[in-house]
Amino acid sequence: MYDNMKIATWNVNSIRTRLNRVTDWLERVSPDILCLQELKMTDDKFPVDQFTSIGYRCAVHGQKTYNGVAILSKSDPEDIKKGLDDSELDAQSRLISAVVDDIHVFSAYFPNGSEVGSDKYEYKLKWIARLSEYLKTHYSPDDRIFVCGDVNVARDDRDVENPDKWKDSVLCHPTAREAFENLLEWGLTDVFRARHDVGGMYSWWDYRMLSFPKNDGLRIDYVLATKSLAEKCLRAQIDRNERKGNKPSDHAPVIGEFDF
DNA sequence: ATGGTTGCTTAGCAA
Repeated sequence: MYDNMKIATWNVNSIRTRLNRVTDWLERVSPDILCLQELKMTDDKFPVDQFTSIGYRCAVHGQKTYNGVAILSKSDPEDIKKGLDDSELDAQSRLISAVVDDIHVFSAYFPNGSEVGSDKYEYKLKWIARLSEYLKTHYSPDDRIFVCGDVNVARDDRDVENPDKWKDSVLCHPTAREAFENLLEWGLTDVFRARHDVGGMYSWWDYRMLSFPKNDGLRIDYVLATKSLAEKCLRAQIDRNERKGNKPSDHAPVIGEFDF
């Protein structure tokens, strides 16, 4: 189906504000699939036409003001599923999946968790466990699966410029890291880390306190893949340049390239 | 320790 396949993930922090930046990036980088998070927009307002006009189909699970995820793809997205489909009441649009060229693709926006010890943090830990359970129930690690998105967890200190400053935060706390590692242990590979041993490469910098100029960043956005896909990864990168310039998102896109 | 910035929505929350 592909000679060379490129999949990316990007928390855009409002697709309304970032639309031109995203379409410019799509035309320049030309990924086969782009997973988006934090649309902050309902489905009916999503700019489908602007993406179809440059060759991308859209699967959208939006929400007003908060959250919202989408999958853009050159091929038709089939069997679109939204949410975690468990018994939990869930008004938050944080997960969408589609089958694209016979590969299961997920765009996920993990809860941030606000502060350790808060209700939001408990929701975060529970949400990660629910996603693990969802995958176990409906899929096998032998399936061809990509889980892409803003995980809101930095796996280890290589993923944090200032570990001491962040060690007790919701992005680095041991309980959040443990929940994420449990998810990975089911059978997902962090393809960026599989290609880069050293730290110092980040996907998010706070808007505040000159974090980007000081490179006070964290790697919290991931392309995850089951083994059959991960072993075909040619390269993985973070497009740090997209954090620069006029009105950037606070996140940079993460890209994986695969030889199928 | 607090405040710093952005986006959505319209003063305050979430990140």
